[in-house]
Amino acid sequence: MAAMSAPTGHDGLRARKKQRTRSALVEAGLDLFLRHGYDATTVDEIAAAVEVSPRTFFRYFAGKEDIALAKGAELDEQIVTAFLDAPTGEPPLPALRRAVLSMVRDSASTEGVPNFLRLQHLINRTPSLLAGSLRRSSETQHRIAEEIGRRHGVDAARDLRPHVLVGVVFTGLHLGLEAMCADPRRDLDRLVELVGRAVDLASAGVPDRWGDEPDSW
Amino acid sequence: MAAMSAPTGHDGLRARKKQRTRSALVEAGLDLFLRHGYDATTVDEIAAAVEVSPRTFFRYFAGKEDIALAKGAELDEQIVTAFLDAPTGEPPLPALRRAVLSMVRDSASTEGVPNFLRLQHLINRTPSLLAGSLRRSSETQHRIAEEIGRRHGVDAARDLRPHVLVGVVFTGLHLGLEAMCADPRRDLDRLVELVGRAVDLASAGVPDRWGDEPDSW
DNA sequence: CGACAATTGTCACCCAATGACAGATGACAT
DNA sequence: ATGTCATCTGTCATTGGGTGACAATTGTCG
Repeated sequence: MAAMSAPTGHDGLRARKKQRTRSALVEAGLDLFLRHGYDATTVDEIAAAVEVSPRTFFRYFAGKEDIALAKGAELDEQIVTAFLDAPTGEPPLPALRRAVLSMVRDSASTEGVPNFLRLQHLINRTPSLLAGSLRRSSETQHRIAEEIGRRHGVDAARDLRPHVLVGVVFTGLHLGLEAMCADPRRDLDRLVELVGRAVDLASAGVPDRWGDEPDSW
Repeated sequence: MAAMSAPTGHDGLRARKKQRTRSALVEAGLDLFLRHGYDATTVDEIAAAVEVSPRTFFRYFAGKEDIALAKGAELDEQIVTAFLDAPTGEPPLPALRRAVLSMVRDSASTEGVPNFLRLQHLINRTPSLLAGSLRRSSETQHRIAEEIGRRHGVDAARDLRPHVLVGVVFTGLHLGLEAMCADPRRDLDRLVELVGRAVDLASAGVPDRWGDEPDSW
């Protein structure tokens, strides 16, 4: 049943339309969330704003939450790919640190620092969104920890150290972003400085290299 | 209309009945969750198992989630109170470390290590529960960080260090519990050892004492 | 007992989410 | 261009979580 792969060349009007609808839903959703609050916004309203049936909304997103967390999911992907791009020989802490900071720099500058922080703040002050965001982050942390284990010859299923490394770095990331939401300055330099400092504080105990002995348990 | 405060002496049949219903709901709920899964269990089923109307369920708990997270909330309270009991002069890291480990020891021994881990595992493998659990934990972390700031003369609203300290310790706690869920041994010593080691790894970079200069930002 | 407050059940309702089915629409070969 | 086919979309019905309102019960206390 050879699927629909390899279209003749043009991506097709269909695919473009889908993309437009998808981003229109995100745009409309975030706008409503930011103006009226997450809980006060219904799926019907979002769908209506894009002139689409509510049922269609759920064909694009698994739930209302996904609208608010879509950007965050992209950010996590950026961290992962940036980390994967690092030379395999580089020690994990500096590699992950760079990946995190380059993600912050990138997305905050393309999107605009104020918008970046507005969304961040919406998530932090909305319990259900904060919950979802933390859970997604924990998944990303797992993926990265496993990759670190793979690269440095430790079994992430049996050794805590990769998980600890990733955990403390992300703790720094979260705290840095949270702090930035309360900071008077809203420029990129400040953002990077704050997140960088938080990451450094949190990861100060991570050794440059792990000994050859697994932290057996 | 002076409220219902100060009953004549006996706690009243009413209060006892409420407590019984409350714990019956938790018991029945957890039992169903563990046997059929969280999502597969409906509020109606839990209510029916206790012979109570579904509406009444929501008078005891804000949502289905609260049943699964009720124990976790108690554990967080235990950590907080244990930390508050520590001498105010003690440096924050060892104090928090002791508080965390004593909570783990206490509740796992009164409840039984297997039960303790079963619930832990249910939460970790159920996305919505993991999300809620992480969020609740983040609130607890905030509270403790503020208390640390209060005790050691740093403004937790302006200084990252108390938050970092609490964050890395809780990262260790979470990772230790997660690791324990996968460990073949199910005894208390192993549990304490694992969590203790994870906390130590994660908090290795926290200094014994903070300098007098605030980590100004 | 009698009055009062707290607890409970019933009912009606909103919203998020999902399955089923029919109609619209872009894709592609001829 | 046209008809076929896959995909996308809207409508409808339904389930489950969660809430407000009101009346009926039931513990509490004088």
